[in-house]
Amino acid sequence: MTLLDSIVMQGLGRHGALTAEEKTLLLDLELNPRRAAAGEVLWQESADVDLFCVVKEGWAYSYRNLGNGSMQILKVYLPGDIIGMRDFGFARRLAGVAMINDGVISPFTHQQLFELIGRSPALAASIIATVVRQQAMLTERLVYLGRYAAHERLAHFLYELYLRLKRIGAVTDNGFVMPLSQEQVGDALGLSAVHVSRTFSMLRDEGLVVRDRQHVVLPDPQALARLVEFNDTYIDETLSPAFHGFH
Amino acid sequence: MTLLDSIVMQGLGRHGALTAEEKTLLLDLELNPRRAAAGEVLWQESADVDLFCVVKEGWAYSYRNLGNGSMQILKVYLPGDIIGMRDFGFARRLAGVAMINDGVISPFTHQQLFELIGRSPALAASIIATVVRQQAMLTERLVYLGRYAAHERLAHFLYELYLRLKRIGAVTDNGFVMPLSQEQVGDALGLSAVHVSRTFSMLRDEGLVVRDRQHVVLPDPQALARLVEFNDTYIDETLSPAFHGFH
DNA sequence: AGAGATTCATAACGCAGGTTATAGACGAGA
DNA sequence: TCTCGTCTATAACCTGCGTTATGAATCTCT
Repeated sequence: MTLLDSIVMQGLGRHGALTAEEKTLLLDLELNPRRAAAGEVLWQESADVDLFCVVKEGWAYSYRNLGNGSMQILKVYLPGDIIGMRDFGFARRLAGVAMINDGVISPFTHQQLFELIGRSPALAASIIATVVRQQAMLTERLVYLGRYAAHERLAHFLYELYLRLKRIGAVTDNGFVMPLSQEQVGDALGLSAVHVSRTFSMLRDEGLVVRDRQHVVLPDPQALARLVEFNDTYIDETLSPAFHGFH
Repeated sequence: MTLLDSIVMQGLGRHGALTAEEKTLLLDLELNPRRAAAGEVLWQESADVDLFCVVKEGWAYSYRNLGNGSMQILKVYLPGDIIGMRDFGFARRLAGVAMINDGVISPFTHQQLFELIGRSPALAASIIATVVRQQAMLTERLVYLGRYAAHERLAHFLYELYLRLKRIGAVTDNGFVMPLSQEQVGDALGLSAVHVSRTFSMLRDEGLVVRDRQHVVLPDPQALARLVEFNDTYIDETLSPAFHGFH
């Protein structure tokens, strides 16, 4: 079992120990890895829902192309994340998904997910919890889009990435690689690329974010966390006691 | 079985016929109805997660109070909706919930939900689909907050309410009761109350929305739908074929 | 190594929407 | 019926962010 396998298992299995069968069901999700190039569209909006994907390497994002020509990025996926759960239960994709940089993904079928649900109530509950957690991240983003200024949105975005990357060991010395262009960051935060640039400069001048191309360093993560009053419930969530003993 | 019971069943049972046991499990969710007054807080942010609620009468909303003193309303709940699924899997509430007007709610426990999942894989899948559908509505809101102007946000908001209310038979002659104040609408759309008022006036001048206090009429719903390019996939969703025969 | 394409920084300008203020309309309670 | 509080409309003013533009830095391809 690789490190990344264990990340997926950590995600779905953190609500209790997994049985051997459950582990097998989870490993089956990662049987067919393949490379995916930067910019590759994994699926378009409105495409048929056939597959989900585990991200094993690289970053991806889900997005909506809007009638007015702009794009809204909904979520950034990091290694260990499952892409496509958003569409579970729908016949058609509600959002497109594209790779940000080169990576490796492992597709699995709707059918596999159903089997997993049927065979293990514990995993079914975990999947619900996973979907709910993603919803919580979306909610957090929504709150920031609705009620916070540009510098707070950007600070929050960077700090969330920082925490998620730290969880998977992709942060060293408070620094990490951030392969998104400023245009893409703008599409995630509901800002223009120009204003993202301005805002990066502002955060730099305040000593909160040092950035050199794709390399980002947060010299004082705590200061950033204070700025955005970061609510990390949804990342390191305290699981409901009701989950314990539910197997 | 009342009309409203059937609305809840419609929501959770629409992916196939329900067995007698499944119907019982669903009806059990509505055994303990009680009145709730306008403004009553059903639970606060960060409270322990103990209960979920079926809304039987009245409107409610979930919200986050922010550090900068403002509020973001996340979702408006109408009769037949289940409140609290957002928090499933968490030990603490991620958002508060309050009643908008007087109504009747029916609380049920975490435990009941777990039982339901354990007893019926079909209902478990339906619950996942329900959560996902709510996520889709949240996503739609997010897109509008990120990338659309005030009049488009408001038009979208009203049209979404119109569709949801029509589904439960609460629309007559293209009109419905909308118990939210303009301040609350602003909190939902990330706008100031003043600008909501301005925007209502604008939509009125264009003949798209007629409003008198709490009564809203959309003289030409189709025109409004065109304005917002309404994507109704998530309301009258085409269900994934994979659901059929999954019991 | 050179050419073209991206990406980024910064400036100048305009506008959508926030803020504050004021007054009228309506609703609840005595 | 009067009063007080809440809700709404509209105006005046201000600012944060979008837009457009320009040049520099960096990547890609050959």
